[in-house]
Amino acid sequence: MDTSATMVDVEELRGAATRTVGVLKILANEDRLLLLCQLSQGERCVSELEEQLGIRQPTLSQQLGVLRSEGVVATRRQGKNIYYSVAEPAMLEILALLYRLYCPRSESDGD
Amino acid sequence: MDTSATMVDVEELRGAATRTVGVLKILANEDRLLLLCQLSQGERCVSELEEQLGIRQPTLSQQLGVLRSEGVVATRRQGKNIYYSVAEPAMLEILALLYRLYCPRSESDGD
DNA sequence: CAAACAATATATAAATATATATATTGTTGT
DNA sequence: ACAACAATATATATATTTATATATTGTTTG
Repeated sequence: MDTSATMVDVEELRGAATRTVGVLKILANEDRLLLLCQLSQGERCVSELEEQLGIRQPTLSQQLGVLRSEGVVATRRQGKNIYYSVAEPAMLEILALLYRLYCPRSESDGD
Repeated sequence: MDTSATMVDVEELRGAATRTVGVLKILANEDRLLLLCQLSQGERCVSELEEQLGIRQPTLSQQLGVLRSEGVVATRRQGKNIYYSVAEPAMLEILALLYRLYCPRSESDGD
């Protein structure tokens, strides 16, 4: 048996896969993806997100809760409103790539 | 109300999100991610994947079935073995980014 | 054609995730 | 302090995914 450095060892690969899948699961939900998409454009409060994305409040709250507990968004309270923003730079990189690959530039957008 | 071009309209955004989430769901499973990772390095047959990743045969077959039905892998039969490879260039781009972001280069690897 | 083996398919129990309704907490302005 | 409103929390039915056991299909070689 060859336990030397011919390939990345399986355990290490598994570890990386577990971490990566954690991130991917966060993104693999339409509401959360839309939320992160919108937040990648800049900070938004919940009522803005509700209006801009057409996601109803309880769903919004549940999914923002997921994003908070996973630490991918930061929150800031201002008066009655809580403003959300993307806290993970890596997440922004992934969103940017996904946008480039799958988001149609509506009409002419200087491709 | 302003229905003009101030922002990407919600329906179009939803459509893109639905498609993108479809891709992300494929990736958001540890076994499938490992499979695609390995396949991104080049064509492999099932028994090779089983040995290299330590995934048991039925799981392997089930998850390769998902990848096949989603059209992200291509297959080629050679004798008793079926060789798999990644069929979607976009998938390779995503895998490359994920690798860069989350896969630890073991030991020195010229960063 | 039959044995041996590689791969695929099916079935189902268990675990997760999602949608939706309803209740609670926290902040502001009077 | 209380009314009004923004946000969060909880509960649960439904749907989707995953793990695991078992059966079937297909190919090669004698």
